[in-house]
Amino acid sequence: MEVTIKDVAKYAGVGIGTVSRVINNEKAVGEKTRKKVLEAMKALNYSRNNMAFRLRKNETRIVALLVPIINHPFFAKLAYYVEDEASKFGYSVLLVSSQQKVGKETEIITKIAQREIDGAIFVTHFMHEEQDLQKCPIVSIDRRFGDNIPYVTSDNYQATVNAIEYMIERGATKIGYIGSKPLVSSEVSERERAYLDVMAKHNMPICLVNEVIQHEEEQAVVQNFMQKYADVDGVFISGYTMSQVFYDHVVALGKQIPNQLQIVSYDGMFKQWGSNNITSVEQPIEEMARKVVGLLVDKIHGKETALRTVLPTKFVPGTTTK
Amino acid sequence: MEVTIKDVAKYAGVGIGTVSRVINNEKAVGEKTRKKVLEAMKALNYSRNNMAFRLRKNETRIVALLVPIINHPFFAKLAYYVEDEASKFGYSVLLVSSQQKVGKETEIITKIAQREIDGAIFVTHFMHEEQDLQKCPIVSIDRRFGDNIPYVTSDNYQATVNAIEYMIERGATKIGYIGSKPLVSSEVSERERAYLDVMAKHNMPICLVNEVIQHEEEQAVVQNFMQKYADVDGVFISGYTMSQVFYDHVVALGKQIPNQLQIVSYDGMFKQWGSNNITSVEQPIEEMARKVVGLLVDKIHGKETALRTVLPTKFVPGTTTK
DNA sequence: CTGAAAGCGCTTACAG
DNA sequence: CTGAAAGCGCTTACAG
Repeated sequence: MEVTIKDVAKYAGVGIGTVSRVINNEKAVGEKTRKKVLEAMKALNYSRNNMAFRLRKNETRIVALLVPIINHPFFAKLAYYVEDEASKFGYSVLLVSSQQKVGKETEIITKIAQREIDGAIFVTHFMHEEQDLQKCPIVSIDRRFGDNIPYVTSDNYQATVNAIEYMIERGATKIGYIGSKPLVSSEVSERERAYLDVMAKHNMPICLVNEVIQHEEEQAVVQNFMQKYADVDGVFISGYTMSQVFYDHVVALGKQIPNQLQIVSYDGMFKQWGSNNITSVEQPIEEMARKVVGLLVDKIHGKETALRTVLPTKFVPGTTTK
Repeated sequence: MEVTIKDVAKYAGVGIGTVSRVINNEKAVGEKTRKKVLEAMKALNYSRNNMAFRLRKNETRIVALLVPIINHPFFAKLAYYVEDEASKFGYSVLLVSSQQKVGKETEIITKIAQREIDGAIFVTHFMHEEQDLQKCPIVSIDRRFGDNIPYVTSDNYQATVNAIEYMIERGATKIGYIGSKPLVSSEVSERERAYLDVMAKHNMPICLVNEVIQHEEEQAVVQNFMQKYADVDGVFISGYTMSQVFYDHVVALGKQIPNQLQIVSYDGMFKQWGSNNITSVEQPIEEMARKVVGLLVDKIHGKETALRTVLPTKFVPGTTTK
């Protein structure tokens, strides 16, 4: 039914190896022969069966991208750039939402073992130093899990220090921190460490929420925080969703932003329109995506890569700081 | 290097066909033999090479989902459910953002021809009745393109009629319509038709924007509209992003919602938190996703399917109507 | 420069 | 119930 290399060979009156050579653009083919084959291919409307090709080459040219949830500006943007970069290397990308279930991770490991994909990018994970994980071509963002999984991150610590100092310079005297504690070892924890260090340095009180926050619990967390620390005049928020929820909440509370209360968020700027642009530390999503794809491709091809790559953030003043 | 079916056969002391039979859980295998093979598989840590499997079966078990842009609540949700449903049928999904470029569509057609994927779901498209398109296992949402591409849609016409009548019942006398004209034949056009019909029936003036609106032009469109039709007391908006932009704009203008101005949006409810819940016509995204996957799987397997499937929307009153 | 053959790792009639 | 063999559609040494 489908036209194969054999049909083309017969039509062109040449051997099947020769057809393969012109398909793959090898030089060692006579000009006349090449022409004949090309014509045959066009006449028969041939296109290569990549299943066969890949079996021979033992590469699927597919990688998976595992994100916690796709309906989130950070991950959506990341997915876009990952796909764009991957396609430059000839890879397609399988997008998987983990929805915080560990099952998806093992699914991906299985897919690698079964040669359905060549490797994967884990933006989140529960698993740790499992044997089978460490051997797979896997790379990550922010998460450190084991010495064999290279990852890309942003300068969480310094950026947070700078952001908090920024509020202090503008008069903040009681600064809070709201963030979700990562379930696993993650560079995101550096943000909390930075907060604590700055508070210590300035002898300021600790007003901290840093529990494990599930999706859709944000509202309650924020409410709690503002009840407990009603008089904060500055808040650092780790994460986009939380910052949106927080902003809506304190506005509803009648707080004057930024005069009564300054806000800085890690990951804030995703709205193109609107007036409430939260001052934020912007991660270089595009660069992170491209870098992480590069790492993965290197790893798939057995090259050595750096374990940790740090990319610089950008501080973007908005309307929530003085 | 990798352990193959041959290694397992040798280890278990059986033929390779027998190993294949136990892998595929065929009954015609002796209990003892099965056990031996199972043990060998475990001992060698065997997993099947699906590239070979698929070449044999001539199916990739991969489908593509083409969306205009992934960073949008509607498409993100859709992607999630499509993936979920597809995995039930044993399919993985390749997510592709078209970013409004026709190139991505031809890329997908090529991938089908090259047997990289078995089929695709187009949520948008530019191409029309091209030969090669019509023959491929492709299904769609909202878009009609040709008699061989089944699609799923929601009851755009009736839902819009109901939504507008809803505002009229609540006192609206001058109602506007804002929507982006689809570039191709789409069920979305039914919304405009419904608007015009209702206006005609009630002898009300037409206040319409229905041009082709590019991404990030929303702000300008909204501004224009409100300048031209400053005194509307009701607006029907087609699309989530536009409704958000519109809402922010009229609030900034000082309009009292809903007393001075009522708003209903097609696709509105994606914010879990926050106070400005726009009254909206909610599409059954999950059902649409599952249905469209079902159609695709049927089409891949050569079954006949309905050309058009209409799923019911839900009207969700929010704070923007009386 | 070119063809015939082996082989990638599977499945599946075909015999027995 | 089970093994040996053919074949899925390619690529790639190996000869010539």
